[in-house]
Amino acid sequence: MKTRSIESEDIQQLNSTFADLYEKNVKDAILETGQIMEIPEGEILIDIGQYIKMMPLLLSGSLKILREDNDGKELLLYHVHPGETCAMSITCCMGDAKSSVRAVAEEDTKLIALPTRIMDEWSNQYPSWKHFIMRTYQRRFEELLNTIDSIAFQKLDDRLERWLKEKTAKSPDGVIQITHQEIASELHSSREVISRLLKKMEHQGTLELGRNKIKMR
DNA sequence: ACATTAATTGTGT
DNA sequence: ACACAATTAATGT
Repeated sequence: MKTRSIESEDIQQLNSTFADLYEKNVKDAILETGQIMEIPEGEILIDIGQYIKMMPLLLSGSLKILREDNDGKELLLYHVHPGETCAMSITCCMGDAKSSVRAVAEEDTKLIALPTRIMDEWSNQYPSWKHFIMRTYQRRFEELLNTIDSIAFQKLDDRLERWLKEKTAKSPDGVIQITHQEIASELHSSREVISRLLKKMEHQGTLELGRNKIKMR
């Protein structure tokens, strides 16, 4: 992981990605206190039990936020995308508690790291910062509700189908590069179940399976 | 090219 | 859910 100070090209990116932080003061404050971090894919940004030192403003790439199960299994909580910050980091720095989650870079990721202590001060000083924090919470909460009722009320094969459709839409050639285990984690299911559902779909001819890849038709 | 090993996927209980 | 078999990809020699 590399750390450096903020340069002019970053400021461009900050403006376009975080358009809601419109106050000049906020931007100045960010430029003054922030550090650019560049994290290669797969690197752990924060692990469980560590103290949170900073809150991230994502410029590019994405993060996975994971919780660890009683017996060491990983459970995906949510993703953090450009223009967002991590809701857990907000919670943690209010009580300066240890992190109960792990944050991993899903792809090569660039972000601005802000020291946690600024949270309070800025919320009082800058309305647009306060709104930004509020919206972060609100969105996370909505997503949480969606997750809950998809788990409670939707059948797994429907969820898998929808998930596949979304992924296919994002990849140009209609081929998804992923393992069954990873899909299972995303959908909060088990690897075997996903394997079997995929197999069924392959027999129906809706897709073609290969190692680490799924081709849709 | 071949053997070894690790990772991923398949299947029965 | 677990245990194990089968298959495939990666790596070393």
